[in-house]
Amino acid sequence: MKEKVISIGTVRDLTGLTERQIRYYEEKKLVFPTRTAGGARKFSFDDVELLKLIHSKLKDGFHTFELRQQPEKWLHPYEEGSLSR
Amino acid sequence: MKEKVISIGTVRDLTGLTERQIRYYEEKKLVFPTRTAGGARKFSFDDVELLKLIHSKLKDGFHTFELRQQPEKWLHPYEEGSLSR
DNA sequence: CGTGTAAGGAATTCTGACACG
DNA sequence: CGTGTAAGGAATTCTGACACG
Repeated sequence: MKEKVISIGTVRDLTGLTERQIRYYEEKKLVFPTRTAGGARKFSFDDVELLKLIHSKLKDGFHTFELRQQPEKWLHPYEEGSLSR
Repeated sequence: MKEKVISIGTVRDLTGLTERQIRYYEEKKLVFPTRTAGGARKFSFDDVELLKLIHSKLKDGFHTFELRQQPEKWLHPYEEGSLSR
């Protein structure tokens, strides 16, 4: 599920996050969408799951810089390998 | 892989087909993308594989109406169930 | 810090039509 | 029949900024 094919509007619908939040998490180096020739972001299904996880961690009180520094510490896939990179 | 999340431009890149061809195959009832609120088509990875198969069949001399009438006759997934509906 | 919003522009997609054959 | 193209419009996405706190 690593193919970057989903545009931000669909990611918004899939995650329930706002485009603002999605772009902010990218700005903070937490997700790495690719870009189309025109500059539009393309995310993978793994990115979608990761975005949900990021948001839940922020709700738990973590800060973006903490999540960026030690992804191994908090990135624990629901299913083994489902979010492997 | 049935989630309809890929826009036509990405499908074009993934299949090598033109948007014209993709829209035509939909018009002929060979693929069934969903639509966003704004009317934009959204395809699944299964649709992407199906579109490639449709195009190869057309290259083999088949016509769209033949493919539509008896999908069981020519729809033989590369891997069991990969294109099941 | 994380998120909302209004602003203006650029890229994307849509439909219906004319064309060829 | 299957596909190309130009046309005009509508929806989508982008960036940088101001705001709050």
